[in-house]
Amino acid sequence: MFSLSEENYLKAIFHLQTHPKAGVSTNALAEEMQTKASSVTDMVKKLSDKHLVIYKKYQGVYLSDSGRETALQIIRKHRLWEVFLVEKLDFSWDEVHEVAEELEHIKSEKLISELDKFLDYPKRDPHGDPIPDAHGDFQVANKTLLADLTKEEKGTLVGVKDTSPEFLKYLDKNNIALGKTIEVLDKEEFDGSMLIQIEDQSLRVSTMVTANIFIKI
Amino acid sequence: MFSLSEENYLKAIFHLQTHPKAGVSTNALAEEMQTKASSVTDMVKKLSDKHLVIYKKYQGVYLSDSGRETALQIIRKHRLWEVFLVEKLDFSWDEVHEVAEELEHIKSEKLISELDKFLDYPKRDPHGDPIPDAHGDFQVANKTLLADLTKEEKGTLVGVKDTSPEFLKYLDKNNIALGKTIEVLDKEEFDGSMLIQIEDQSLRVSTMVTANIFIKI
DNA sequence: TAAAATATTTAGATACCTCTAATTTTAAAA
DNA sequence: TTTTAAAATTAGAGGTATCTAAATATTTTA
Ligand SMILES: [Mn+2]
Ligand SMILES: [Mn+2]
Ligand SMILES: [Mn+2]
Ligand SMILES: [Mn+2]
Repeated sequence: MFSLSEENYLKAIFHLQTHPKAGVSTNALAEEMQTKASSVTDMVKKLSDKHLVIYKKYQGVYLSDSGRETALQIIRKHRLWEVFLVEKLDFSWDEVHEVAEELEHIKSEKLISELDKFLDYPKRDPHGDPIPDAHGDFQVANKTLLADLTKEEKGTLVGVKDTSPEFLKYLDKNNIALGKTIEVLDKEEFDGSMLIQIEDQSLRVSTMVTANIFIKI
Repeated sequence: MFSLSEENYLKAIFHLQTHPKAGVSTNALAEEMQTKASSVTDMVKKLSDKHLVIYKKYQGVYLSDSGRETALQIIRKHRLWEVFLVEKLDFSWDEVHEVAEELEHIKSEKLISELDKFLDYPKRDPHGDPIPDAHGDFQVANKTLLADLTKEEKGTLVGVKDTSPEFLKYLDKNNIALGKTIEVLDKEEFDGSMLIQIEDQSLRVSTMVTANIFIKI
């Protein structure tokens, strides 16, 4: 159907498309795709020819309905494979992203529906992100950044924003994991750092950490 | 490491390389790869530059040691994925080849060693073909074509030569499967067709069938 | 608002993989 | 052994995806 590059671009646009009003900029896409702005312009034109995005020169790019649909199917595959790697093959959550980045491009309807069944229809991936169903539907959880909590507020860790191996290994090292309860013991107004209580340990963390942890209150 | 095309070519050369004395011909490779002879010549030159094959113009192509090693790793991956699809995802043996053709190119040492473990180190794929270990070693089974058996000889079905969905579905339809015992009740000298006893049924089969079934006596 | 800085696009090039058509080499037939 | 047929290679080209450098548009700053 679509090339590996086209699929990766659609996924990147989906992830960058936060505000529905503003299009995704060429530079932002270049940064996300680890490529040059000129390459992005070329690809965006091609995607536009295939009606996967809406694009007007200098105005940024938007996913069309079919582009969004395609992106969600890739994301579905990516996250199902991540679950498989962690649940069945003993990968840790910081090792799965790179491999899933390749597996998500395998073309087989049956493969992904059978994998979904084999995994017992998981709703979230190892990083707490929702897994779209075969129609592309998924629940958007109401979650807050840890950074936005104030003193004495508490909740459950339900996701991470940064999924880089470096960040995830830092969390592992400090026994910070999905599902654990976190309470803000103290918040330093000067630099935003927090003293948090997580299970039976207390720990001081910077905004680099608090801005990348999602909490459900 | 190597491109998808390079990997597929190496695998094809491995499969066509039956006689170690004669090189694989350009036309045979073109047929196997579903491409044109001129494309094959180009690719073979490239593989030769990378020392994956030994190639002299007009003399056919041979795998080098490193080419053979690479081919065996792809074949290992292909067959492990086939086992996964059949054992874990309820694919039938005629549906796995096409998907495995893509999965075999995923680049991750850990993925394949963990998959091997998850499947409990299988020795053969769903078509009876041996699965090379991490070093590329595998046992060559002593097997005979059903076509080469004579009247009253019997043995166990241990493999198929033709792995096309058409042939495999024919076998399914007639309850012919790996592991079953087959006895030659009668062999027609005129066209080579056979009357065979398989479990509790007897069946007449053509040379199209007998030349694609491997028996262990 | 005019100048400067930044963002984006275009022009021109390369690597990869494939094709058709023409040429060359090798093998088979007369 | 010469001629003919088949196999293989080369020449030239196109599509994809990428790059650098140059040109153009937009945004910011003065
Ligand atoms: Mn990807
Ligand atoms: Mn994830
Ligand atoms: Mn393949
Ligand atoms: Mn097989």
